[in-house]
Amino acid sequence: MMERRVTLKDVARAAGVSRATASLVVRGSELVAEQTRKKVEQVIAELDYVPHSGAARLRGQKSRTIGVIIPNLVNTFFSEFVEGIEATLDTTGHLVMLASSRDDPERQAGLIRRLREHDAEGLILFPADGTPPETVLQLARSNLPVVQAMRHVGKGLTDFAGSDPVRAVRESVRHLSDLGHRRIAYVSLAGDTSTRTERLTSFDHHMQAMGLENVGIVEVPLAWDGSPQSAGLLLDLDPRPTAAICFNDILASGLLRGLYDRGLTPGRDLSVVGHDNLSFIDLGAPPRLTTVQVFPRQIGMKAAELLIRRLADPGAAPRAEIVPPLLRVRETTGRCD
Amino acid sequence: MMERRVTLKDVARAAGVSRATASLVVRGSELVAEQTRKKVEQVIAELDYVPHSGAARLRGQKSRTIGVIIPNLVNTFFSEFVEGIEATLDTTGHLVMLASSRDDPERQAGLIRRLREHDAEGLILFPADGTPPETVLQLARSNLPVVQAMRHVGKGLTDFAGSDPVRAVRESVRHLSDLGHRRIAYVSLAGDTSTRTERLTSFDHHMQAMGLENVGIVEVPLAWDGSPQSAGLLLDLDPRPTAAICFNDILASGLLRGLYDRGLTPGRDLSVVGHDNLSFIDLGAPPRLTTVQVFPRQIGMKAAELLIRRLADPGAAPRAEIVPPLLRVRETTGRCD
DNA sequence: TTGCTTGTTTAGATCGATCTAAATTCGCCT
DNA sequence: AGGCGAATTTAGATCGATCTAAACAAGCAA
Repeated sequence: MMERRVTLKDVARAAGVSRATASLVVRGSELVAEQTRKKVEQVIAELDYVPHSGAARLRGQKSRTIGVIIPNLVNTFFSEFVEGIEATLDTTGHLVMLASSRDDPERQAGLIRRLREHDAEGLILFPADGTPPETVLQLARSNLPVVQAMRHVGKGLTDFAGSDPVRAVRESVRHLSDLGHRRIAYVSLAGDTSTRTERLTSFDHHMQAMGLENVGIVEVPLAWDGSPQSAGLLLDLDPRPTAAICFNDILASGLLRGLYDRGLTPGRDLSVVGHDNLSFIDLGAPPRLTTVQVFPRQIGMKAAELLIRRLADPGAAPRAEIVPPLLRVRETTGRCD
Repeated sequence: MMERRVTLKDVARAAGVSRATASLVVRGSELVAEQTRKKVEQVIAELDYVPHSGAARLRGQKSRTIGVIIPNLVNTFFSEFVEGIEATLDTTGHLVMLASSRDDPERQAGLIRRLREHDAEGLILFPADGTPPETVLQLARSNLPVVQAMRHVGKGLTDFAGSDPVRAVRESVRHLSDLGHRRIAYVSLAGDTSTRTERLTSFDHHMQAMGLENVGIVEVPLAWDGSPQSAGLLLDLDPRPTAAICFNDILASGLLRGLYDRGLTPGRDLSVVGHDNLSFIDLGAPPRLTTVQVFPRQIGMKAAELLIRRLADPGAAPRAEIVPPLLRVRETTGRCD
C-alpha cells in the first residue's frame, strides 16, 4: 500500500555507488567525477528521489525557510507586502511559510513556536494587534533572527522596516490646511497597534502645531462592509468637520460610499484623505481618492533584505529601514471656503 | 557564540528523567504521572525547549504542513482564497507554506519539489498559466495528496475545488440579453489557463444559443494600470458592442475608468459586467459594478476540506467541489434600446 | 511470602542525510 | 616497476526525537 520513501540509500544502490557519493551529487559538489554524476542524476530522475530535508537539518543544514506572520490578508496592502518579501527571499533561495495571526497575540505566539519547530531561519513579523512586549523579548532572546515590519513592539529590540506614520499624517494635515480646512476629524480602526497610536498622536500634534481644530476621532471596525457608517458618525460631530483623514483606503472608500448614499459629494461637501494608495482606487468611477502612498511591496522587500543581512551577521546592531510615504493629491480633497 | 540548541536530552537531564519520558510529556501522552509531567513541563519552559520537527519527521511523524501554490497575490481574490484555506487547515493544526508561482510553470515545478523536500503532507495547487499536464501527472504518481483549485490541468486526475465558469458566463450573457443587448464583446486576459478557455468557449456558445452577436474578444494584460485601455479597444470594434463582459473585476473597473475618461457613462453608453465580486467594488463612488460573485474564500475552504479528506483516505476517487457563482446585478448594466 | 495487575519509566535501536577521515584509483614521472 | 600526488570514493559516526519491548514499582490477593 503505502510504499516506502525513496532514500539516498536506494539511489546509491541503484547507481552502484556509496551513499556518501550520492549525497555529494545531490548537493552538486565538485568532488565527484563527471561520469558518476551523470549516472547518479539519471537514477535520481528515474526513482523520483526527493531529499528528506528533516534528515539534512539534523546534521546542521539550514532549512532555507523563513516564517512570515501577518495579521490578515483582507486587503492588497498585505498581499503586496508579502509579495515583496517573497520576491526578495526568492533571490536567496528561501521559501516563505506564511501564517496569519488574525490579530490575535495568543495565536501569534503559537505560530511563532511552530515556525521555530520547523526550523525557520528567520522571522518577519507584522505584529498582531495587542502583541505583548514579552513576545518580542523572548524572540530576541531565542536567537531567532527577527525583523518587525509595519508595526513594532519593543522599539529597537529588533530590525524594523516600515513607513513613517508621522510624516504621512503631517502631509495629510498640511494638504488640508493648505486648502483652507480648519476643522478636521480622523477616521480610525479600533485596536492597539503602534501604527494607530503613532498616527493618532501625530494627528493631534500636527493639528495643534498648525493651529487647526481636531474635531474628533471616529472609530469603525476593519471590515469591507462596515466602513460606510463612518459618514454618519462624521456628519454628527459637533462642530462638523470639513475634512476627514482616514486610517486606510478601505475606510476612505467606505466613507466616500457613505457620502454618496447621503447625496453628498466628496471634495466639496467633505474632503477625504486616505492612506495606503491601494491599487483599486485608480480604477472605477471618479473621483479618485486623495491618499498617502506607502509602498508596501518595497517595505516587504526592505524587511527581507534586513533579514538576509541579519542571517549573514547575527550580531549586528538592530537597524530600521523607513520607506517615506508620499501624498498623492487627487480628487476627493477640495478648497474649503 | 552560537550556543547549542536545547534538545530533549537536555530537558531529560535537567528534569531527572529519561529522554523517552521527556518525549512523552512533550507529546502530551497519558502514560506519564502527573508529578513527572509537571516537573518536565517546568523545565521545558525554563530552558525554552523547542522540539526539532526534522528529527521527529525522521521517525515518521507528520509535518503538519500543507503547501499552497498560487499564481500571484495581486488581488484580493487570491488572498481571500488563501484565507479560506488557512482558516480551514487551522482547525486540523496544519500550517500553510505559501508560495507564488508567478504564473511560471518552471518556477512552479521548483516550488513543488521544495515543498516535497519539506515534507508537506499535501498540496493545494492553483496551477500556473501554461502548466503542462506532466506536472500534474507526476504529482499524481508521487503519492502526494493534491487538490487543484480554481484552474485545473489534467481534469479528473486530482481533487478539484472551483467555481463554474460556464454558469458564470451564461448568467452574464442572459442578463445582458434580457436587457435587450444583442452585440456583446468579451474582455479577457491573455494566457493559457483552463478558466480562460472555458469562459471564452462558453461565451461563444451561449451567445450563439441565445441568437446574439459575439463582436469580439479584447485582450489586456493583468495589471492594475493597464486595464483602462480596454475601453478604447472595445469602442473601436466594428460593429460596436453595447455591452462587455469582463474576465474579472479589475478589468471591469479599468474599463469603467476608461469610459469615464472618454466622457461615457457605464450602463448607458456601454453596459459592463465583471467577475469575482471583489470587496472594493461596493465602496467608493457609484455606480456599483454588476458582476458575478465567486466566493473565493469558500472555494479555498472547500479545497482545504478536500485535502483533509484525502489525507484521511488517500485511495478515494477524485472529487470535484463546485461553488456556484452568483450574478449580482447592480448599476453598470442597463437597458439597450 | 509469591504471583499478578496496573501504572510508570527507560535502554537502545532506528529514521535519512551529512561529515570526517581514511581508503582507493588513476595518471604520470622517474 | 615503483612511487607520488591528485582526484574520487567510501565506511562509519552522528544529528534529535520516537518507538518497541522490556524493566521496574506499587498494590493487592492468595
